[in-house]
Amino acid sequence: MPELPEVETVCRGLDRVMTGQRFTHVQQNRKNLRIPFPPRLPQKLTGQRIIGIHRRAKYILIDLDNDTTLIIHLGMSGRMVIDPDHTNKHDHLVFTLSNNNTIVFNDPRRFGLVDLCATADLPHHRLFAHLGVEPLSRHFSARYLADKIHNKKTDIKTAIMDQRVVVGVGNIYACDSLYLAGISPLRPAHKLTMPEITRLTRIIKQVLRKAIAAGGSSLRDYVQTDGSLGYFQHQWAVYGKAGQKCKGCTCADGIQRITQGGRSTFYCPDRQV
DNA sequence: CGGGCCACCTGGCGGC
DNA sequence: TGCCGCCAGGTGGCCC
Repeated sequence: MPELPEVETVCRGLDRVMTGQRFTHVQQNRKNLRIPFPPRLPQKLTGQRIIGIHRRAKYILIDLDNDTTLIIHLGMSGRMVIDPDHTNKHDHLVFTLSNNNTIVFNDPRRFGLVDLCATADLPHHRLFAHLGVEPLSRHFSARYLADKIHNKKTDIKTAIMDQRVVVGVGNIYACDSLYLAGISPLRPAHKLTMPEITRLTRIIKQVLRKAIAAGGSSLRDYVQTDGSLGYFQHQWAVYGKAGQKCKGCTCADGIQRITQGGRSTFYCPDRQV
């Protein structure tokens, strides 16, 4: 479920409850998610103080005061929930903190993952070494994107979802960004003009920033009433709207749903050329 | 190495 | 009510 804005909002919620606290108890309910849990994870975490929470791509990074970082990826269905009961079927990891909060990592599909890494070694971790630039950083510029895609034969939608190019842009924000930029998702990446690349770069940043702002403003302290951190209602421009007219559209058949690289793409053939 | 495709899982939904 | 097929927002790995 989560793309960059959701993960960013989850991080801000976690920061509120976790930073400065110690793990007083850690309960692990199975041996693996997408990859095995690190050996003796509960023992390694218990007693450690959390000194900060960050995000890189769609990874949550929890820095501990022994120069270790706890890495959490939410996959498709992962959630972090403040839940003293932690009796849900897919509560895989239960953290008890020194402020008596109970934080649960719940993930029905188990596409998420958890790992531990020396903080200084994070850039070389196998999950991070190949990652492209952060879309909200100044490194993600039109010139950078042009350089990355000028010889790419794949379609532009697949290209902007490629985490080696730019991180954090998932299926929903790829669809919406291309719609707002007026660029067809089917266009070969290397055929985009420089003005189009400039427009797309700017719109990706804008779309992600707006979504993060929406998360911040729609949640009190980033917590839902059910205790889940960071998720919020959002309006998409085209995502999931097959058959509906996009805003002010003149086309006959409305928003189309097609498949690209095995994923659903939603777009308006009239507005996106 | 680039690109295409698959696998990893469970749950929710619509249709019959 | 129940069963079935289809769909889901991510990503690493494999094969050509």
